This record gives sequence, structure tokens and C-alpha cells, in this order.
Amino acid sequence: VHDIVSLARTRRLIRFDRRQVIRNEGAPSSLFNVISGVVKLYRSLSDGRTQIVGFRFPGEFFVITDSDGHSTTAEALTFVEVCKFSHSRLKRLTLQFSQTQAKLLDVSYRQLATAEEQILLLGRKTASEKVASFLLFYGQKFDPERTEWGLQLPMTRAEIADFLGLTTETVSRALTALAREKIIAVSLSHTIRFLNVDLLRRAAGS
Amino acid sequence: VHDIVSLARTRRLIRFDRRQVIRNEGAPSSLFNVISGVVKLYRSLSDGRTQIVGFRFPGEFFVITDSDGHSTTAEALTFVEVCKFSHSRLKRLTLQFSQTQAKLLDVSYRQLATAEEQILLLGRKTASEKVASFLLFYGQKFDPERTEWGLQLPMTRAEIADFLGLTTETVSRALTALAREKIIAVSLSHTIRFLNVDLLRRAAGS
DNA sequence: CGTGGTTTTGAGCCCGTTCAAGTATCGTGG
DNA sequence: CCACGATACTTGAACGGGCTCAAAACCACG
Repeated sequence: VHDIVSLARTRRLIRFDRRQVIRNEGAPSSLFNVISGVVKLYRSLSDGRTQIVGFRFPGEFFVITDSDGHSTTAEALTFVEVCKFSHSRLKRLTLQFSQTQAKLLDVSYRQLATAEEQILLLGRKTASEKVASFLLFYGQKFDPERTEWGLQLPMTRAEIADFLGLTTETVSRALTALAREKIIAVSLSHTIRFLNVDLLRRAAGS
Repeated sequence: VHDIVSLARTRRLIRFDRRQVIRNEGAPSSLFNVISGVVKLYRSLSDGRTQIVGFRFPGEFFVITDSDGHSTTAEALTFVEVCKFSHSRLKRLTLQFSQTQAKLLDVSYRQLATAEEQILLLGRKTASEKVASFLLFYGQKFDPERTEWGLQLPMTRAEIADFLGLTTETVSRALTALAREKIIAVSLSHTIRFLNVDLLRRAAGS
């Protein structure tokens, strides 16, 4: 997808502050490419229960369909820059660059695979396995060397809980348990360092 | 996707009996189209815990990648006929029929949306809401008129449980509870009739 | 009619939630 | 730069939904 990414860089960026909802004004559905920052995608039940269905990191894609009948909402987790491709513009692009569509298909299959991994996690893992899996998943998004130094979590405990199908309290307890076992170290609540990746993998069940 | 479906019909079908695993001999990854029967897709943890990540009904597609490092397995739920498109053949097809790729992309976005709905269900719904949601989901796959008569579930209670992240006992209890409230009627364990769709929707939380 | 697998039902337990209080952290204005 | 309030995080105690274990009922095959 390098061609579409490089194209995205040349286009005008849309910026969002933390907690701003990324809406899809007008167009029936649009494809977004994250340039910088982190986006959370979530769905909710009518009584307010919320489930985060995925995060999107720089370089990744997400689709927003504007049918506001209980579909997915996108919200900026940090300050975010995205590039928007409306359905019509995307159509024009794919006619120009024949490779693009194949690459988008590939991206979407990979997203399907991570969604399936999330389904396995939610359906069959225990609370501590979920938290350990989340840390590994998040750590994987960055260079392995930065992992040694400690990585910054841009999301709150409540958001981690909404991602893992738990409560904030349970997430907090699981993290302190991992810290007590010297598997991770937590500083200032949002900086986490992996002390023993093998044990963390063990704890994740995988 | 009608062009590829109609093409599939003209090709040689591969048949599987119930409980047979649909493997991907040789090719690195293949696209399958279900012609008849129902397929279950599942992932497992090393200790045997299993989660069904989706069902595929006639006309629907699924991808199998042959990297046997904890990826998705496909298994026939009933007698099944599928048509297989290897990666190479698919490439040739998309060059011939330019529309095909766009349609596959559309299919995959829809699958992503149902995967997200499943994530919401697993993360945030109660056991009875899960079971009610499952019945509605399954009923939707067939003509509304057949729903009135009673629909046949091709899967066991254990498989429903593995789909909903529950145990067989809990699924059984939720079904008898729904039957006690006259929302559904169960005959011979596998035939289910909807007596009150509105109440069933209410019970699903949605 | 017996046998094996599936489903139902019951009783007790445990993991994760709920409710509640206390502590840390951050942003803001004095 | 510090004091303050608001938000986020942690910790504890008790509850309960769904699990586990166990047994009975049901059904599909020979």
C-alpha cells in the first residue's frame, strides 16, 4: 500500500484533538489513513455499554460508513492526523493505479485476521491473559528496541478495559499482579517496561 | 459477486462430510466459496480452548492461509460443497474481470463489520443476550417465511457455546429460559421457532 | 433394546464485577 | 511555582453470573 500511503502524504491532512469523534460528513462511506497518532474504533449498546473493536496506528486504515444505525464510531485517542478518501475519489484512484485495489484487499484480510484474534481473546481468555496479550499486541506496534526502554500507553485504563471486555478495576489489578511478579514495570501509570518477555508470552496464553 | 459465484458453479466442487477439516493443500492461501452447507471457522489456544470466529453459509466466502502457526481452521458443520480459488488462479481471474476485485473488497468489508459485531457481543453482552443475538443472527440467514415455521440449527449446543464464548450448560439454560417465557419454541433440540420476534430483539440487547 | 453422544438440570464454587473509599496525577488559575 | 479541583488509578470487601462437576434424561444409531 506504499503508493496510496505516499499519495496520502501529499494530500491535505485532517487534524483531530484527543476525544474528538472522526465523522464522515456527507459521503456514504470513506476510507481513512492514519498519518500520526492513534485512533480507537468502538461500538456501543443502547444502554451505554461500549466495546472498542480496534485501534489504528500510523500507516493503518479504517473505514467509516455514515449509517448511524449502531455502526462503528472512530475517535482520536491522541492528537491525530488522518487523510480521507471518499468513496468517489477512491474509485477514481483505483482506476488510475491498478495495484491499489489488490493492496487494499490484502490490508483488509489482515484486519480480518486481527479481528479474529480479538474474538478468540474475548471469548476464551481469562482477565490476566487478556491484559498480557494486550501489552504484547501494543508492544508489537513499535520497534523492539523501544520496548526495552519502556513504551507509552496513549489510552486510559478504562479504554484498555473497553478493548478487553473487562472493567477498569480488573485491568488495574492484573497490571499490578504482573508488576508484582517482575514481568513488567509500571511508572506513572502510562509508561510500561517489559522485564521478561518470555514470561509475558506465557501469561498471554497464546 | 454474482460473476464469481456463477463462475464457481461451473467449476468442479470439493465435497466434505460433517466434521471434516477443510485444508488448503499446497497453495499459500486460497479463497473458498460455499456452494451448499455450512462451514465453521475457529481458532484455538494451546490448551484446547476453542473459539468459533464465524460461520459461512451458501454464497459466502472465506480465506484459508496455510501457515499452521495458530491461524484459522475451517471445518464442515454439515455436508458441504465448496469451490476453491488458489491465489494464482484468483490473480488470473481478477485480470480478466476487473469488477471482481472491487466486489471482493466489498465482501471483506462486510465480513469485517460482522466480526466487529461479534466483538461487541463477546465483550459486552450477557449470556442470555448472546444466545438471543445468535438466534436472530442465524434466523436472518434464511427467508423470513421459513422463520415462522421453525428453523433447523446445524450446530450442537457445544458449537453454539464456542461461538458465543460460553459453556454448553449456559447455552442450554438460556434457551430453556427463552422457551419458558414463550419467546421461542424448541423441538427435538435442533428445531427452533420464533414465537415473539420483538421480545427476542429486546432480549438480544442490540 | 442396549450403547454412545448430546442435552438438560441441579448444586456449589470462583472469577470478575460492583460498590466504596482512598491515592496519585494532571491541568488550571492564582 | 504552588494550591486546588477534577480526573484517573489503585485497593479492599462483598456479591453474583457463569463455570465446574455430577447425574439424569433424551435421542440416534446399531
